[in-house]
Amino acid sequence: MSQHRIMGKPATVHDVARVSGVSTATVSRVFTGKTDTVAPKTIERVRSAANELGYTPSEIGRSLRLATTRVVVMIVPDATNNFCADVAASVEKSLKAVGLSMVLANTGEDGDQQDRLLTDAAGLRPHAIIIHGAIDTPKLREVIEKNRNLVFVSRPPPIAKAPFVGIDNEAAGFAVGRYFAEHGYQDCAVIHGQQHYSASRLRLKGFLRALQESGADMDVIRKIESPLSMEAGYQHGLALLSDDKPRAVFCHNDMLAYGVHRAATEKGLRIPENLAIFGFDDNRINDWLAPWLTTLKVPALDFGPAVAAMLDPNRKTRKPMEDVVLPFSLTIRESA
Amino acid sequence: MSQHRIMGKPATVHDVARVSGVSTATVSRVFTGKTDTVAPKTIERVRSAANELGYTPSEIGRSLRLATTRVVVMIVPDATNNFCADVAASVEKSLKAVGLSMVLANTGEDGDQQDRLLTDAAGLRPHAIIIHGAIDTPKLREVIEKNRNLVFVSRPPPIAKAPFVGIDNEAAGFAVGRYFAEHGYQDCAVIHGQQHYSASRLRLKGFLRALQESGADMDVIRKIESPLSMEAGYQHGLALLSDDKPRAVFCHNDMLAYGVHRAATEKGLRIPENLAIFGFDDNRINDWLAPWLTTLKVPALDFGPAVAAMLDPNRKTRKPMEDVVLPFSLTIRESA
DNA sequence: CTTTAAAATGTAAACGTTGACATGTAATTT
DNA sequence: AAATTACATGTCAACGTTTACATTTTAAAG
Repeated sequence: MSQHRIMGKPATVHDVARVSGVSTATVSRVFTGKTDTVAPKTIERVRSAANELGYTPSEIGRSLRLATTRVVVMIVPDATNNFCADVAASVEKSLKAVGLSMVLANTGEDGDQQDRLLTDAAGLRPHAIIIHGAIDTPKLREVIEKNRNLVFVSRPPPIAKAPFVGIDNEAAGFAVGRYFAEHGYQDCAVIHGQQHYSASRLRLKGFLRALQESGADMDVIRKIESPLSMEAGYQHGLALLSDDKPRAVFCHNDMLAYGVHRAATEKGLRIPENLAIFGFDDNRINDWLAPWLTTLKVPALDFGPAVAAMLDPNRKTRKPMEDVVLPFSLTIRESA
Repeated sequence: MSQHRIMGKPATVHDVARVSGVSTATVSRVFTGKTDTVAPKTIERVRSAANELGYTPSEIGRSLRLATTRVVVMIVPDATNNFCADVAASVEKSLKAVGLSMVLANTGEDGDQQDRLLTDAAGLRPHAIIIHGAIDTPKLREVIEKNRNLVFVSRPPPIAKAPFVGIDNEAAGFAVGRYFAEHGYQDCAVIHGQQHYSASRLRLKGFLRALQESGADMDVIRKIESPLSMEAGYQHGLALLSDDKPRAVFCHNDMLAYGVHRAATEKGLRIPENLAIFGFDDNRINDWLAPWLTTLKVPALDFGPAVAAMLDPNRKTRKPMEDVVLPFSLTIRESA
């Protein structure tokens, strides 16, 4: 691998053709693996010329010619959230395994930002768009209508025309509700995400239904709509523990639960004796840093394979992608 | 925005030209903002035609023509690590602000994987490659030589020919060492990353130098090379606390510290009375979940602006990028 | 009403790649 | 030895954009 072009423009298929004394078509054949129609010695010559020139085929030229990209855009609410990060990492790994690159972008839970990202994404002509935690906007619905390769993760699509990968949020909410009922958490509160997030809506719905169906006299003394952050959990936790004094709180993600926990410990409450905190997601870090957190485990690392299977460019079938509903479970941690 | 082409190929500049009755050049002018040479009414016609067709300029065609991409590849060791996630999110946000998209890829701290990613990245003809936590391999050095737009984050480049954004690792290690000396942590241990990571090498070097220069009879009773994970911290922690029983441990990142902490609490030790644990990075989550952790704070969220300033496509100057050394600080947490 | 300058728009080539098709060469059959 | 086949390679157009340059239209000046 010599220094032919230390810093000039990258070598092209033409350069390689010239150096190896063949045509560009042959070079292309070598690099696209159509090696059954090219002589072994020619392959060798092309390979070594390419090596010498430091040639790597341009995805740009390739994409233009083939009218397809190997890029997938993943839109996430907040990649610094542990759960999001795990899902994104899992997806990236699985996509790479089928030859796709992932461009990642954060919406910060902002609908306008999401819409802007959707527009930008279109410019890249991506192989697909994965949207984790979609926010229901007109633009989103428009994109669903127009786009064949759009996958929803975690939060189901507002209209059932695009595939979904995630858990059954309503059933999950129901499971938490049943747990509350079984443990006699009569007076309870719930801190949930904004109701235009489908997942939050469904979790709340399932939760309330479970309480109702339990027969017991369960009372949700406070339903709080909140950003899904530690800071918000802390603030709402402080208010909640001063005013309503619930026996248990259902937080719609673990970050909220961390915040409530801090508020609770500052108030001198013991978990779970005085206050049961129920989270959602079960971030991997919980085993290490939150041994007090009972939560609903979502298998973050299983998202990648499911998504990649849908988007695999080598997929033979032409039929539309089908939803993947992953299993959830309860992680009960009662130690202090 | 009507439904002209519900799901066909995306509209092109030619389609827009045809519908609006102008030439492709004019359409291009409108979309590249060269609006001073095109009549207002024409702009309007083009805009509405584009709207009607749902036209978004193709970055592919654009990139091919201009021989530049608006894509930046960011290679990280592990995006599920809190610190990495924060840095990546910060970088993504800042890049987007200057019109760049970020493709993210994980090496999993694997040199071969890193090298593969570097090759793949080249195919995308990215505007730049950002490498967080580089591993010193021959391929890496080759890429440094050939590539003008390569930025090192957190871990400095093995040869000083590429710009770096991060803290002064040796000074940081020194600061920790001095803290140990001041607190009389005579018998101490250090769990560090592999020595072919420049940052780990420098942190260790600074740390040892501080101990030596302190004059006190500081004794590093154990130096452990380890993966930078919670699991590894736990395992090494258990071994360390059984065998060597140090008064203090310096962990080269917070994840290690979490693991050691768990080992320590399982052994019934009190932090920091019986064992002082010193971390590195100061993940944002510490304030909420690790109030016991004294650590060296690296300003993760300041990385993005620094990197983006280097890579801004609108940057006027042609001169090479200069290193950005960010300030660090100690975060002392002594509560239990 | 010309002439000239300024403004608006059009023409066409190039960017790097691939694949259908054409051409050339060597091996096999008649 | 001619005809046929199989294999190896080459030619060239197309993908969607942008821009230098050419051309047309409009406005200003004479």
